[in-house]
Amino acid sequence: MPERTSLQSKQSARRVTLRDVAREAGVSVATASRVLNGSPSVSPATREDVLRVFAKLEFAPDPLARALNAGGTNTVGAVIPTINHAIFAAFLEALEARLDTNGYCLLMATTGMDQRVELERARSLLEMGARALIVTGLDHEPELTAMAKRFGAPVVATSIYEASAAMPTIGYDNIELGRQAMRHLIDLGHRDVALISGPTAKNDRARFRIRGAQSVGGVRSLRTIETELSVGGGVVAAKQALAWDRRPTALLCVTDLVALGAMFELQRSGLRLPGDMSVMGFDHISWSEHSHPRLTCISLPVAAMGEESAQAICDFLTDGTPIPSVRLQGEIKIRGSTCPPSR
Amino acid sequence: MPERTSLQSKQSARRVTLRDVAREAGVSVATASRVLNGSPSVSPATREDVLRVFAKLEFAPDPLARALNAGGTNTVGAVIPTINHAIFAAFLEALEARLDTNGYCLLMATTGMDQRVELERARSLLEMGARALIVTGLDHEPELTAMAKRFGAPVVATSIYEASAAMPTIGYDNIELGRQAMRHLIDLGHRDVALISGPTAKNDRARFRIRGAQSVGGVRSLRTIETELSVGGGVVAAKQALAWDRRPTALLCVTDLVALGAMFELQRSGLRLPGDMSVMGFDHISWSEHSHPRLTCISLPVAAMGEESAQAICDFLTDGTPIPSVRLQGEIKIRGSTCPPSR
DNA sequence: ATAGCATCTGTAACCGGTTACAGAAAGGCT
DNA sequence: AGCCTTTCTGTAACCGGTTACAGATGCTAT
Repeated sequence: MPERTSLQSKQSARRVTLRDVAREAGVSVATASRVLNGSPSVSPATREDVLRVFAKLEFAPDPLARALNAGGTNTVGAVIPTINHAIFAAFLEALEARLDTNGYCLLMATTGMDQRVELERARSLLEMGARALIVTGLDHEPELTAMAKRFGAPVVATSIYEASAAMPTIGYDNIELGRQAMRHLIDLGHRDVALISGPTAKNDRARFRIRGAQSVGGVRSLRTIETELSVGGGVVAAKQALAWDRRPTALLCVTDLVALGAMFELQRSGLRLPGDMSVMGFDHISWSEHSHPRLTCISLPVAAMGEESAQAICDFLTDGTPIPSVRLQGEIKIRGSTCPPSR
Repeated sequence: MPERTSLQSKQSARRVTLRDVAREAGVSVATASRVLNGSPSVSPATREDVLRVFAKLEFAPDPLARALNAGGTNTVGAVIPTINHAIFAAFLEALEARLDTNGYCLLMATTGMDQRVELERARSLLEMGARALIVTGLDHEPELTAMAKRFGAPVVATSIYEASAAMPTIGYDNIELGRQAMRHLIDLGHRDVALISGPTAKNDRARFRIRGAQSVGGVRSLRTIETELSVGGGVVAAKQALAWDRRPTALLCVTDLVALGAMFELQRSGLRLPGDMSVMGFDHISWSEHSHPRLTCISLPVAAMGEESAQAICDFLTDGTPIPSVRLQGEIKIRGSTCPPSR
């Protein structure tokens, strides 16, 4: 139980306004405003005076008033399932960085994978002044787009690419990547594979990856396990797969986190990797190239996705440049966690 | 290289304002505003009319104008080193969730561990209207607090507890926790320990943990390695430690991520864990209880930290309740990655 | 009928800046 | 000296809402 120590703070007396500064400096608010904005049509002398008063009064302009005039804030909202997952974190990090270089700030909210929640959080962000919305995937409450439109905010779907979607999508082709992953395992000679994914009900990306994997021929058995989207989920799934009668020779995990958990559990069960079991991941999060064995996975260009999304939105917001759908290329990273099945 | 498909969107015609609604409904803006805010002093009939027009015109009130009147936004800013690290992500997730239940939104920015950047990002957030600022640790550019004060925003330091600090701190006692970790290793019989941390120059938390560890007696050799704050950093550090002449029998990693990398590398080198080398972490991120072996670590209450911070700030913002410093308790989780050193 | 009161609605000021426009002051020209 | 520029500054409207206050209306009480 927390110990507490009270300290500091008193309600700030009313803030210093531009009027105060103007009065003190003996000029009009207009002039003060001009100095504030570095307008050239102010004589050096008065500028000096006003600047002095700015400093003296510790004037800080009200962002809201400025934004009201400017006709909008410089914030962009992102509503993502969870930040507590390396892949979203990496995406957000890149997104935020690029927004910043364009002078925008990131407002973020998490949904915990619940679409009702997503809608509410999106509303909050819009009401807070977000000028654009970034969401994940294309599965959303139908009202979402209408609501955003009312606020005049474009919506961009990420982690997915679908040219025919109603909104711009910036992401990758999950079906194709799922197929590519599966093909790698088949090519190695695996015939019995377990496909492990997080919850698919509200997650079109996962479904697409699974569909892609299922579309590959040459398999004897391909069973799917749905588990929690976490390392712990991987542990559970691996246990499950090991208990099956016809034990698979490879685990295709639709998320690296899950793959990590699976590898841990397999090793704990005494299996040697990849000899006794191949494991494959999806995402390429930071540790997957360092794991033991190093994880073979489909690498998703999440940083690029963050940058592209941010840039497209900023361009739209400044120029009106239409937001394009962008298809980013994933890439298979073949490393040490997959090998041909042992006889 | 990305393929592009243009699509959708045109600059939204000027937004519908309350004046438009009022005109259309044949009432004054005041009345329209009253309806918007559910004021009781509007006759049911007119309310009906106005609501109808709201719907018809798809009116969405301008958040800025409302906030301007209200005298502030409902956003809180967090400036953190990186989101791309499970521990900060977990913190932010809890923070954001609690802010939301209080009706606030989270504005976030990352600093990449650079204090100049931190200052700039903090400024952006304040200029964007953040009503409070959350930072990590107590190492900051000196101007930071003055700047926040000008904007009338309180600053809270997290991940650290120091009752005597100039600003409220909500976190844990890193020195004590460092000591506790080291003591565990000493108690097990380790005498030669490598202390692995991320960059310490701008990171008081890391320095405190190290200082705490160093304060424990009974060691023969305790050398420190400074590496990158990532799984890869752990890999590098482990290699380094293995190459030392008097090889340590335990690795005390000041971050779980680094511990994970170290474990991977040790296993890759053929060591058996924990028999050949004990590894200890710090943070307790999601996989550490599932790793193989399960990681012994100091568990930091980051979710609680996020909640406490959010709540304290919201209370301050609504009531003026002073923000207290809160000391949260860490906890040692003894698991399978540590054992007595082999003879 | 009329004062008195409750109920509803409109006018206008206000939040804290920005900016079009007009006016004042100073300098250059014939 | 008189007129035109140029340079600087102030007035006031405006962004899009909120709200104090006053006015209008209708009803009750006398």
